Amino acid sequence: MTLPELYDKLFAAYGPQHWWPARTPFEMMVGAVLTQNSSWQNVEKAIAQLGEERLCPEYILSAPMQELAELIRPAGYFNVKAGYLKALSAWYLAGGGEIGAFSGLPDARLRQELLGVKGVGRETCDSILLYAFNRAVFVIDNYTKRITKRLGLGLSEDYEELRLAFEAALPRDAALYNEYHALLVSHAKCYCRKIPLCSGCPLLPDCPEGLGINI
DNA sequence: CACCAGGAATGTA
DNA sequence: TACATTCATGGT
Repeated sequence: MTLPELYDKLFAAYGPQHWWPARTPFEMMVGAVLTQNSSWQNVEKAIAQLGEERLCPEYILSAPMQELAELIRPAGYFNVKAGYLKALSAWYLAGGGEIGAFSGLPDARLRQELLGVKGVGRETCDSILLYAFNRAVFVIDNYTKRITKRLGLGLSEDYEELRLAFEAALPRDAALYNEYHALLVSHAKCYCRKIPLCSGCPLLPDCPEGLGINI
């Protein structure tokens, strides 16, 4: 099975995912940090506690560490992530404080800058590039590695190599990458790791034939 | 009770 | 480069 074929099967099974669930690009970036090794359900609580009023780089930078950490407590790792959010906010404000201010930067340059921000690793970086900046960068996460590995597609498990493999196999299209990554996550959430196939999956009663992936 | 969730930084060999 | 440890809440 090719990567375009996998996409077609996922899309036919799960439909459009409407990612990223955020009201603004900055909220998306905050969510990307908060969801690191944490459930999205807990992140939603943290974002709700932050509230629309404080979901801006100005507040996050000016807030006392303890206050900010307390607000994002439900997301877990709140002390570390509070520092990460401050670093990200400082970078964003220094760059102009709005998405458009970065439009002159090539993808590779923007990627380099983001990776230099404390708390922004490869996955968070590429998520932000794709879902906040709308750049055509494919996001690799553990789900993507596990699913492609189980399918026996013969692809690398190295983050960078796998990302390039996806980008080489698909049209350079941010909307496509957006949907594809979201579909992989949805399928991973659907699958129950206790059983070999997707029977009983809360999102899909029976996994599409040929897509019974053991994660 | 254990296990994990839309990871990253830091330290060691 | 390749692992190990730390960070921490809440659902199952």
